Amino acid sequence: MDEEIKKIVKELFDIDVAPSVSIPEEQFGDVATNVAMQLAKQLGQNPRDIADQIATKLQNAPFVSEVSVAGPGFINIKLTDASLIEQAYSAPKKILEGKKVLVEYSDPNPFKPLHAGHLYTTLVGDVLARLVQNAGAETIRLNFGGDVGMHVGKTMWAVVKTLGGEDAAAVQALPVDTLGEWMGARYVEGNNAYEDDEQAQAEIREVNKHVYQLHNDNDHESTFAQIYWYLRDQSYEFFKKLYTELQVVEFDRFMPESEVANPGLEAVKAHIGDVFTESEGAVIFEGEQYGLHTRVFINKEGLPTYEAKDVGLSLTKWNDYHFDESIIITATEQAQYMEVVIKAIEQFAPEPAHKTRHLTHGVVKLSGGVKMSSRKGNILSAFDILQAARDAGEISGQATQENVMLAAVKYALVKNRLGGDVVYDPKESIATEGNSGPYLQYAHARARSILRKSETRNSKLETNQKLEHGERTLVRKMAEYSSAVELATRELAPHHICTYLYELAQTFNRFYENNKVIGDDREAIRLSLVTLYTDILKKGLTLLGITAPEKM
RNA sequence: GCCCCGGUAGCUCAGCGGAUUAGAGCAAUGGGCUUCUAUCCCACAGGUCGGGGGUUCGAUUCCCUCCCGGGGUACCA
Repeated sequence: MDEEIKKIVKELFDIDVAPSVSIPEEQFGDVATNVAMQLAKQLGQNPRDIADQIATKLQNAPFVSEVSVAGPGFINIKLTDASLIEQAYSAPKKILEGKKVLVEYSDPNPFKPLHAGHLYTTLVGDVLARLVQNAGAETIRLNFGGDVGMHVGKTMWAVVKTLGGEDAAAVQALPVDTLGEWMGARYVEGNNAYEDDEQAQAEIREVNKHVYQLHNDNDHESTFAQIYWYLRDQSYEFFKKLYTELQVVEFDRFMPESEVANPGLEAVKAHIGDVFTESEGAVIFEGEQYGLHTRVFINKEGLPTYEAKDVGLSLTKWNDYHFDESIIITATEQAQYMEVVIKAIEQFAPEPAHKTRHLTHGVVKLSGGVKMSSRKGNILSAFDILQAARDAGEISGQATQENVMLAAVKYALVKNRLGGDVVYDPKESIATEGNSGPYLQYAHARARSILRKSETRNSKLETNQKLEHGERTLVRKMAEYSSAVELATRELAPHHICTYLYELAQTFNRFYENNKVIGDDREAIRLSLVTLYTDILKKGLTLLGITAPEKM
């Protein structure tokens, strides 16, 4: 459509425009454009006159059935049924065909509790990766994680203290299914001690160094190393179990910090003087020159901070994949931090820096305002969210099926625009009424049951088929699928898919209410529409990582 | 202090340069099942789009400023 308008404007006025087109309310037409207003100033003409000229030309376009000019110069276009049908059957454009795209998300830290935020990035990241893959990109899913660093020092310090010494056998004897919580509790102890007790702080710093040393020496033998590797492996097992439970696509690669710490350290050291500077015994990047914060990349102990590790991560990604685009999604609290890191990298490796896109998401809160204290360690965990959804399902009736529970959680977390905080309401998320995952699942199951019951043979709709009003409304909505997916992909904004699918399901449910399928004169035609609808709904849900059940 | 993100109906959120009624859902009120799954649908109600300026033919949308909430601001991640 916009191509056609562009062509006409070029012919009429010899101007290149990117016309903004939108989908108006159905009563006005199928497509609307305000291109006449865009041009009015440039041409020094009345927008209404410009609109009339364009409208006249547009009238002759093959896919247009009616054109009208409204208000100050809006052009409302009604499309032919044939073009709507064709559009409804068309797949989204492969806008990333031939591109190699890295998507980094989830990023849980071994030795630390898995909080609700990890669940959020895991699910949103999974959808983002599905979107870029669906758009034709060679997609590589990466998972970064801190298996070295201060938090590990804190946990390991408390572990040794709790065990009353370096006792590998004692750690291995701990019950495996509660080991995650056990480590979480140790992290909290270590963290509190670090803040309150200078003696402990010094000890923790030593433990931290010890952990780095262990990696450099490739030490798997010492008792300390045995404890470390056991807990690290168990952490990763635990994460993998969660991913399986969540039914997210498998990661292509885990990139623990220990792997990228040294490359990062070396890169930073190699650029002391031209990019980084030494200050108070540390190595910093003076972000202030660029209106950003100044940050420490190597601390005075000579250890890489998270900054240097992120440098190492970026360079490793670049060297190993030579990507066209690298997407990273983390919490908003890292937004300005990441800007500094990328700016620093840009100074000596501009290409990967320019091709990196950092997305951020807000905090997940449980509605009802449960008080959380990170100090006590009663943070909202990933499992709390899942359990809250299950519990809410129990209340409203039969035991919640796992795939409905997942649909509820995934949809609730993805339906909001990225950036703001999410208030998770378990009851609302699991309800089959309202804008929820289960509503869409039910909408799918309901439509599928029509197809099961009909004995008429079902075929693709002919484009020359004349549509009745209710049918046309449904087709018109189905025709929007591709542009919704393209928009979500281009903007890396998965919530657009949710908004669209919900509108689609509502449109269908209205159609279902007013139009009989089985036994109607138009059964064959309507069956084709229902088939197309269930296909689109299922494809959309699949992009969200949500199952489309046959029955509910 | 400076910087980033947010503030749209009672609640949770879409919309982020356009008109004709600023849209949904939940909650509230009133309807619709002998009929393809009523886990659904319909109706009605609910808004100085945080305040104030500005740009524009036109601002919830762009710019400035202030207020409120969250986050960041050198050796945590």
